[in-house]
Amino acid sequence: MPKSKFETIYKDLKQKIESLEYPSQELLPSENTMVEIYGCSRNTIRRAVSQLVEEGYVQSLHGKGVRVIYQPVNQASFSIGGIESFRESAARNHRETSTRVIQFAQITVDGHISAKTGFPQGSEVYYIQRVRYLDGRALILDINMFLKSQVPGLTPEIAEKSVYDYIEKDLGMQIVTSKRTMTVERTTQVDEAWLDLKDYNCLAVITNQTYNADGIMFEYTQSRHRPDFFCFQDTATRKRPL
Amino acid sequence: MPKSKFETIYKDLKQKIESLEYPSQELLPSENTMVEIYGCSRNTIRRAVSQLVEEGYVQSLHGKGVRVIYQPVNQASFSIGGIESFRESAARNHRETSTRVIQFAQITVDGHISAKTGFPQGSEVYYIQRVRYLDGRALILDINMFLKSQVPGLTPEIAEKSVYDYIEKDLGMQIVTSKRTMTVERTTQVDEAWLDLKDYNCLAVITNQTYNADGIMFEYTQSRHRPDFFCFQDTATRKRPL
DNA sequence: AATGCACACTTGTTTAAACAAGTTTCTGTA
DNA sequence: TACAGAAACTTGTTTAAACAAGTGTGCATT
Repeated sequence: MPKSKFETIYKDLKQKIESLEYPSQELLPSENTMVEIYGCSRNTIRRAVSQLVEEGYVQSLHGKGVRVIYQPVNQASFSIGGIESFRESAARNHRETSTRVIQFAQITVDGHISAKTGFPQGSEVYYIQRVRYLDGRALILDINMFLKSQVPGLTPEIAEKSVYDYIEKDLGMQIVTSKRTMTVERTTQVDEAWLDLKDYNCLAVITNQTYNADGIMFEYTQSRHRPDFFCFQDTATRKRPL
Repeated sequence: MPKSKFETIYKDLKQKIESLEYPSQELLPSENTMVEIYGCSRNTIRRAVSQLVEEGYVQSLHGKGVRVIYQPVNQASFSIGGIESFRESAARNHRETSTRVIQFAQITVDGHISAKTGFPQGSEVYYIQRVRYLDGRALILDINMFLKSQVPGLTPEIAEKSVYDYIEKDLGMQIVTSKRTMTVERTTQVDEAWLDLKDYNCLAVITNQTYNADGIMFEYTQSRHRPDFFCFQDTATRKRPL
């Protein structure tokens, strides 16, 4: 349940847009109208709407109104958005999944790893490699590093299920911000050993740095996806140059 | 020049963070302190800061303060962020560029193209294929479609220089929102014919749908990048599941 | 009929204030 | 000294109000 008013309104509007109650190319009710509808102040409405603008659901036109530009996406492949765990993504895409832990170790961050991951030199981390199966096919290779001081007590058994569940439910830690980088890289021997690659010689690679509510980067992850089951979506807004 | 107060403050803070005047892991001055510094209301400060939160520059910690989590990126490759033209990206990455138009046509959108691009069936569009050279190497193949009614008078000469300059400066149209999809696709015969592919058999593909200030989608673009010169960056925030 | 202008809309920016809730610090009591 | 609690911070949410600026309508004058 959303605790704040603006979030309730945001979700209501989002649902109405997705269900085409507010169809594409139409204008939303004006801010003052929505103030009447939801019984709140104009600022609260504006906050809800601005979130929809950020997500590319609507576009506000000065003096005219707020136009819906949402279009349902054709989810042919495994799509990614926001911060979510493998299991959450899979559920959203209605797919059967399983996970196999192929390496579980504890290492100390040296200079080389520190430069690559951003973990402070000398920190203790869990190093995990996992193969992700969708509908029986090995499609994703995950390489995780979790800061031991922030995620204590990690075991291969937890890694087999869901590390995020453990972090959020058992440890009660809040995940907040994630910085991502998307690249395309050559397949490695490890990729070839564990993944169903067909004849692809490249993989889509997403690198994650995840921060908790204390502002500490506790996770570094590299997810290596087979190209035909990978899709990444995003919305951007134009800033005037200079 | 930024016209609004919050934008001025946002840029000032951003600059101070990038120049490490506000170093990583430190807290920003408190909201009330910044109210004193900038001589404005707390709301205006909060709006500036919230933009930095969205961009992953800072993270706000309830009851504690706002922590800087900015880290300068190592720009080894051609990185992409926000909505910007090829020329703008290239300039930001300090690279020499040129463009070659290999196809320029006017077509009518049929059912198949409509489903793929989102243009209404029957609309007239310019269809352009361009090869982008960085430091003399053919690295990117751009396939553009521009709605003729919104971008009239397009010529191969303009396509050779900068379509965005033409749209913004000559036509005076404002570019606002862009929806992007990132995938990895097999190379095609066209790719092989025009790009320096080495032995890659995949390309990083960014698909764009761009909207103007009237809320009309006027551009559909597919940019096909050679993997080793491609990098896409992003920041996400976690929403509580459900 | 055509032009121009006022008016009624729309969203955009900024301020001020009050209260809620989380974290830190200090202080007084046991 | 140790602990509890109050006080003084921090950010988070919401309201109300005023004004700016862009868009469209309609009326009145020419």
